Amino acid sequence: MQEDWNELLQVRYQKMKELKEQGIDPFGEKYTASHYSNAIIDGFDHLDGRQVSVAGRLISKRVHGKASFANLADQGGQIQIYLRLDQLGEKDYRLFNLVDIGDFIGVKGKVFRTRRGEVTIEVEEYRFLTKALRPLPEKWHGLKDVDLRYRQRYLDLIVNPKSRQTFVLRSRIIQSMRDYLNDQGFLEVETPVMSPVAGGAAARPFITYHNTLGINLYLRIATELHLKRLLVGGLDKIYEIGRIFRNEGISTIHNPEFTTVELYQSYADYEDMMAITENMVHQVALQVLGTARISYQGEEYDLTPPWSRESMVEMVHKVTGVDFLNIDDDQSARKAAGDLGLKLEGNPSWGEVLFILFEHYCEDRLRQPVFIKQYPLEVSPLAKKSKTDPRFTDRFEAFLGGKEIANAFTELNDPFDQRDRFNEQLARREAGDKEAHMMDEDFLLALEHGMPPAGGLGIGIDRLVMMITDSPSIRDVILFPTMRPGPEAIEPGEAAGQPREAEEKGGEEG
RNA sequence: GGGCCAUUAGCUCAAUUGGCAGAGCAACUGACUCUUAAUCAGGAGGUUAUAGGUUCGAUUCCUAUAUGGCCCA
Repeated sequence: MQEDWNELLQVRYQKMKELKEQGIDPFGEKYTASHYSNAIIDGFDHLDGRQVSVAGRLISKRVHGKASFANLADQGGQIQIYLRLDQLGEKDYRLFNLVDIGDFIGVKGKVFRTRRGEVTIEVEEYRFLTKALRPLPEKWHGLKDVDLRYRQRYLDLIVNPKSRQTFVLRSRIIQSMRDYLNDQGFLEVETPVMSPVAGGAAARPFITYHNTLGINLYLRIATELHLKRLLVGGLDKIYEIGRIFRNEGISTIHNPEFTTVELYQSYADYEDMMAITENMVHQVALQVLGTARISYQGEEYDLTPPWSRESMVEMVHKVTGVDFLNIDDDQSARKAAGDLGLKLEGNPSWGEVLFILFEHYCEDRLRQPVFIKQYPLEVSPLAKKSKTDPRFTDRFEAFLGGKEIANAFTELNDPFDQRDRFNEQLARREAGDKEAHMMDEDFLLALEHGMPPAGGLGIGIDRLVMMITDSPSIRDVILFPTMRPGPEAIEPGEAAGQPREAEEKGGEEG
């Protein structure tokens, strides 16, 4: 292995051995720091001349013979340190030659300000903490290779401050949502990731295999159906923030695993969900950005409630000139789409054609936050029919910057209607639609015990984080996005070479 | 799944019409006790993603593969 190492690694390896020879553990131990770097800089006025200690990674080094400057990075940011031969003594000062950029050290010393005004620690003693055998990417240009940024995110986080900031914001956004929902009296719950039936969304699932049960299980494609069972169980206001998995393509707005928040409120309806959506997103923006006006890829959006509301039929009418309220049957609907020059696959129904036209002609235009409501029945198998027009459901999706960020409806709690909807989905499934719902008898059993009228809402957290952090790709807001294994991952004895039982036993899906 | 583009030193990038593969940073040697993209001097570092092909000669042209990016379905 070591023969393959290039000169840069060999040099660091030699320094590691030298440290060992001097009795220093190159992969050392606990170090108790008194401050984070930013606390020292912010609190300089009362820390001036006082002794502090900091632990972190060396990210730059400027050696001037018998004195040296360097920068140490920790979670709070970074701070300059100053080492002098006459302060440290010959032995410890020379030892600093063995400390490379990338190594971790802990330093203790007095805080002062340099002539140029930078808050600095004059090191009185330091302890070696960890050797980095490989060099860091260049500090000035950072790490630009997107492949490396995703595969070796730790490097991206070390050298690209913007990336680091994005993930700090992501964490705060989720925290802020949790705070909002907890304040509103919602209870956070956890439901299964693995389940014998995958439902709650139109998507193909991943399959895995349980050895002792001897059965295939699906990774969840939504949290919906389990959360609604909890409404049956009398938990009236609940939410789950969790990872879901959909076995579909990868794009700038799709990752096979992503995070949603779904919440359900008994005795409420989709109008209440609209209020929660706009108020929660607004509050999150205020808390993490300090403003409701966000800038995304050069466009400005105002998240201040109330967001505008429009029905899908109105929107399609306005954009395409086709008024679906004046179209009565499937064939006329398909003809209207054909007249617009749209090629349809299969024989979509009236509601499906409406939905296709909406997606094709309207979605992209929805820049400012907006609720599009009254979704066609056929594409909404879990939503309650509209009282005014049973061709529609009381469902909405929220759009921002032309992208869907939320989906909500008045929940269907009629077990007869729900069974009919499942049966219709099953027919589609048998006709080859791999994204159609599976029958879920266990869920129907729950509905038959009585589910209170309720509103439910799901928000795609990744997309919301994209908007708030001005990130062009979903991969910029997911720490480790799904990637093909690189060549370095395929080593003898690694997972890539081992048999996968799920693959052997599975395969009945579809 | 289809189209287009990219892959050159550890990192960021050059390389004319097919004619000796280069720079900055990092690393190495030396000088330097307030620098901060430290500076100065010197030397080193390459299977040009991989495998083929065309050619006297390929980073450059062709084919396939791998990985990634963008667009489309």
